[in-house]
Amino acid sequence: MSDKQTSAEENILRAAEKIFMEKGFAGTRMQEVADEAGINKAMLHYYFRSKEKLFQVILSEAINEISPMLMRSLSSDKSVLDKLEDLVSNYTALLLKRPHLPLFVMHELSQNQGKFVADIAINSRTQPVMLAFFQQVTEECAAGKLRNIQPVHLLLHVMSLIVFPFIARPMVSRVAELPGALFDEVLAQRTEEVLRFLRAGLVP
Amino acid sequence: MSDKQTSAEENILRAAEKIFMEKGFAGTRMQEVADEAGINKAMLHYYFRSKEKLFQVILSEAINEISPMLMRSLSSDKSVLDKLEDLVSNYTALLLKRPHLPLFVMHELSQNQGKFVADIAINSRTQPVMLAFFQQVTEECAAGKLRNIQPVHLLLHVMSLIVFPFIARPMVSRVAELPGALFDEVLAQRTEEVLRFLRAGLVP
DNA sequence: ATTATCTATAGATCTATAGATAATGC
DNA sequence: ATTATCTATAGATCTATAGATAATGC
Repeated sequence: MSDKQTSAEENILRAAEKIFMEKGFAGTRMQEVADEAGINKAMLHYYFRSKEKLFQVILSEAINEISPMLMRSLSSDKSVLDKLEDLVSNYTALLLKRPHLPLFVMHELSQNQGKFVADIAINSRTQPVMLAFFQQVTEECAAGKLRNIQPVHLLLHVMSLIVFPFIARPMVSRVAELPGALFDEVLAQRTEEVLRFLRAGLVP
Repeated sequence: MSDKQTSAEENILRAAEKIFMEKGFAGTRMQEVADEAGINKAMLHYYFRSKEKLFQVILSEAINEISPMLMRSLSSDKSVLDKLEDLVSNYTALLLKRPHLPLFVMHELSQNQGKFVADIAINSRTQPVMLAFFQQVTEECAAGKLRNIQPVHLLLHVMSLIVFPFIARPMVSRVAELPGALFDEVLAQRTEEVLRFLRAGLVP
């Protein structure tokens, strides 16, 4: 039984993840999640009580796929450049596997300002890790190991270079009239290209 | 009469723009648009026939705020670096005024793959302008005026650096626990910071 | 005894339209 | 005569639950 149990619950979660990621909260129908999971619609409410509760689980999972890796990369004992290289290669690898992740999270965070997010555990270590990293950037700049740059903007630069192309995929296919498959090859080159560009811009 | 007429239609468009941008297509209720416009719900259908048709007008407007500026910047007769500087300062200025634009367009493009977009005029000049720009990048690299870089990735770099921070605003406020107003100051510095970083990475 | 599943439906929305009425232009 | 506006409601969804039934564990 416990096998079927977890399997049913897990089925629902994976189905919900797929549909919510494709259509967002408002665009998702419980019937569609049920169909995707191959179960009855009533079972969704049996296991997760409501659409909002089910969604919150999915959104939390998504955020937990993103946030810890950022913390891990920034809190190692490497140099700034090495930390950023970790960040770029880890994130790009993640996004190649889960391309819908960033657009989903950002859209839903922007829609439901704190509605669902209130209960999502914000890791309390976030802020100290960030501040320590900013401090390290300032120090390495002063020591002449990096070109002068404001720490916040450096982090924004790196995250932008990694994440944006995945968010922009549908728009690029449209504006540049580039077939999706061709753009996927470009995405696969991002790690290398971003790292090269970062080094060019940061190493004095 | 013609004054009231255009004013009613324009009222609806501005209301629809606001609500659609905040909530997306699926999250928008016609009642809410009507309330925002200060008119009767039935009037929406009188003027725009259906929710989908109204949405399509708004999405087209949004795309037309984005695409032409890209084309204009890239098809001037300046150097690559000067073109990119135009791009960065023009786009950042636009996004400071209209911060919801990119997330709205990208989310809806990704949701409704070609559903609404089919009829949106894709400027046929897009592809030649792009190709010409890519050509110019290759030439300037060969001439030693730019560090070696693949044209597609250069354009992705620049667009990423400009657009992403605006898309990420809600997430940054959350993850970094940074008040929105404080992040707006950071956004206002982007033009300058991005330009500096670009020059460092591109000028040999 | 408890947990899982299904059928049926309540109750709430939401888009869209029909049809009446008022305002405007010729 | 045409255009604009309002009231009322049809018809379609959608979330959620009540209540019956089957499966499982003790």
